[in-house]
Amino acid sequence: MDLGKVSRERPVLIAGPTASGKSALAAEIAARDGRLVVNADALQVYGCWRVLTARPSVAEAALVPHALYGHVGRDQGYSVGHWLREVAVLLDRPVVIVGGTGLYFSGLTEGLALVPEIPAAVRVEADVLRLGDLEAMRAGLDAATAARIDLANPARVQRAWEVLRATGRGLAAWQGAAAPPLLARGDAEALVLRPDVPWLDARIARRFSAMLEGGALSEVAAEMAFWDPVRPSARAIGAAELREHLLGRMTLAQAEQAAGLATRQYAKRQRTWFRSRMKDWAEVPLG
RNA sequence: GCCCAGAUAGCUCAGUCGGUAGAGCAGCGGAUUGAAAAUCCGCGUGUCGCUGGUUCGAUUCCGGCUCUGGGCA
Repeated sequence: MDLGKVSRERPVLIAGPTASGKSALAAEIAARDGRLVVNADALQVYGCWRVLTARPSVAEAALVPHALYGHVGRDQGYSVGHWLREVAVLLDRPVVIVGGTGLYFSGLTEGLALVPEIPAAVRVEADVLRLGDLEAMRAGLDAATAARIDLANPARVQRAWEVLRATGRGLAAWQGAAAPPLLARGDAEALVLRPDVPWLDARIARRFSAMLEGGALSEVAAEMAFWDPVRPSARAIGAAELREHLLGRMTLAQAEQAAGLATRQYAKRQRTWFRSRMKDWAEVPLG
């Protein structure tokens, strides 16, 4: 794309699907303007995955400064809230924020309700209840929240339940109190990468092969001793699949196929988000 | 060569006691306010292998053929 049109002053936001080449684009803009590259990807924050999440390499990170990559432990939780708090202190310098997590971008430019962090004990209690009696969990919600969330979605129901349980106030009430965005959409140069689907699918396949050549298997092997499927860090696409292979339950070809499928499905969800939630972002067609 | 079992949606299969058919997966569309690379919702016409016969009517019953498994020689 033509970088000449991209602002040299305003913060730059680059949202793009997985494997679209957005990191390289961000690094290029950062190098041009002396910006800091800030990660907006939910999985690239985890230290245990570099190859598997296609995090910028050590060499790439040496060329331009990068922030919020690989700084979170495998056993730690992380979420939009953590991310926004970390981004907030970086906005006093020139940045290019790049990633594929739509929720993080909308939290940044549209604001997020200031709900206090949920205590670990409440999360544990909620996990048990969700698996045991989701109906009771639904019934326990306040009316305003029940009317607002997707009651068929266990993840949403649990979140709403946790908020009410931990704060005594319904999620809808929290969300009703508007929190100002950290960075208003109008104050940033916002770009969405919109690659041609077959082009992206081919890149996804190629990239997974490259990951294998780049040591993805040993990265997963090194995590086997710490593996816990319920942790957010365990959701990196390819981790569970390669683990199955290392355990002898899948051939490498099957694991590769499964990971490729999961990645394509993920890219599709990103497309839907970008299409519907980033209508006022500048589209950058690729492929 | 003979015998048996299959042949139905992109894939794996179910089903129709004869009235032209439906699940899972894939795919497509959508949602998305702290686990989001997550989670959830919606969308199913396809020469029912080909060809004769019986029948008002065949994907379904009968015959032949083709292909694929398995068995016997």
